[in-house]
Amino acid sequence: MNIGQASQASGVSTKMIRYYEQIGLIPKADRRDSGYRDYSPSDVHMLCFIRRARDLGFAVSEINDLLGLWRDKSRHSADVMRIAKAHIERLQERARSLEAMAATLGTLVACCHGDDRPDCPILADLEEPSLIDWSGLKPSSEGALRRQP
Amino acid sequence: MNIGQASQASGVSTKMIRYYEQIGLIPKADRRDSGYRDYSPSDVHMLCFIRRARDLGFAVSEINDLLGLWRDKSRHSADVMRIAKAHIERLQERARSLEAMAATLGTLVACCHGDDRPDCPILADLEEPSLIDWSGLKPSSEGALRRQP
DNA sequence: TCTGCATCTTCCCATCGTGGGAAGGTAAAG
DNA sequence: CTTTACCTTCCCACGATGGGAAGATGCAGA
Repeated sequence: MNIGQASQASGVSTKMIRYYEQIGLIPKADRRDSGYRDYSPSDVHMLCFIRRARDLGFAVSEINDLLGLWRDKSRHSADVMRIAKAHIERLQERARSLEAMAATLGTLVACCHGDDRPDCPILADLEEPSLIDWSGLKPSSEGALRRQP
Repeated sequence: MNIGQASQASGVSTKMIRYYEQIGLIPKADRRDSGYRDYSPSDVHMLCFIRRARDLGFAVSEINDLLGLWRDKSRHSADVMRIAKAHIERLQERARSLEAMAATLGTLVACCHGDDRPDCPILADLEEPSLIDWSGLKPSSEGALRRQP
């Protein structure tokens, strides 16, 4: 199976398949005499696993852990559950952070008449806060979205 | 005012101040004879504006628009409101996407006994979906977090 | 004045996951 | 045999941020 077919079957782009190979997330693919990568059904299986984990927002490093457990037939399901639960926590925290941003901005929008006049509470408050208490929001915006350092 | 002091006063790191200058988000700072950048209180004002907009999750390109309106004394508040509302929509959509991921993963976790046994519905479903309907989740994970291309 | 330290300057590199594209080789169909 | 569709590797870009090196400058104390 060519990389393009593996891509179609798994929903992972060819660029990403090569990238995952390069960073060692997946083992080096077999090569044909031509140099073309050759994928087996079980390789595609693994790519599907990866794609679904990505769809759930797992980082590649976390998927690496999950793949290890996936391959380890003597794994403890508790280990998987721990990773999953921790990930749920992070997802929810990021969602909360986004909602807080939206709510804050909503407050400003509610105060803006939104017409032809130049007077605008949104800009005014960004300039010099009077409506909004920024103390709870400080963690620098997408900082709550970026992985913490 | 040195860049370090402007940084402290505004809460924007020196690295970021130079970066914002480099990409043209803020005008080139005045220089002293020494070559040191020199910031006025109104520069710091602008940096504060930027930081707060970042705290609200605005992308730098959006902040560019907001700064334009901020400086345009004849702006229409409706323009600002439109940008803000669109941003709220995006924030909420990303939050929803994250919550959907968390909920999906929660379903899997709820089915996992989480003990010493190797049997694990989480991995099983990543491998070969049986519990989860992935159709609503497909927009590739953080794709919902990343800016759409 | 000299010394040391803090701060500034520019420049390059890394992150993370993804896409774009060029230059060149191969497979398969017409 | 020609065309086309695919494959290969390699480099570059994004967005926003941080790290660090090498060298210049500012300021305070001896």
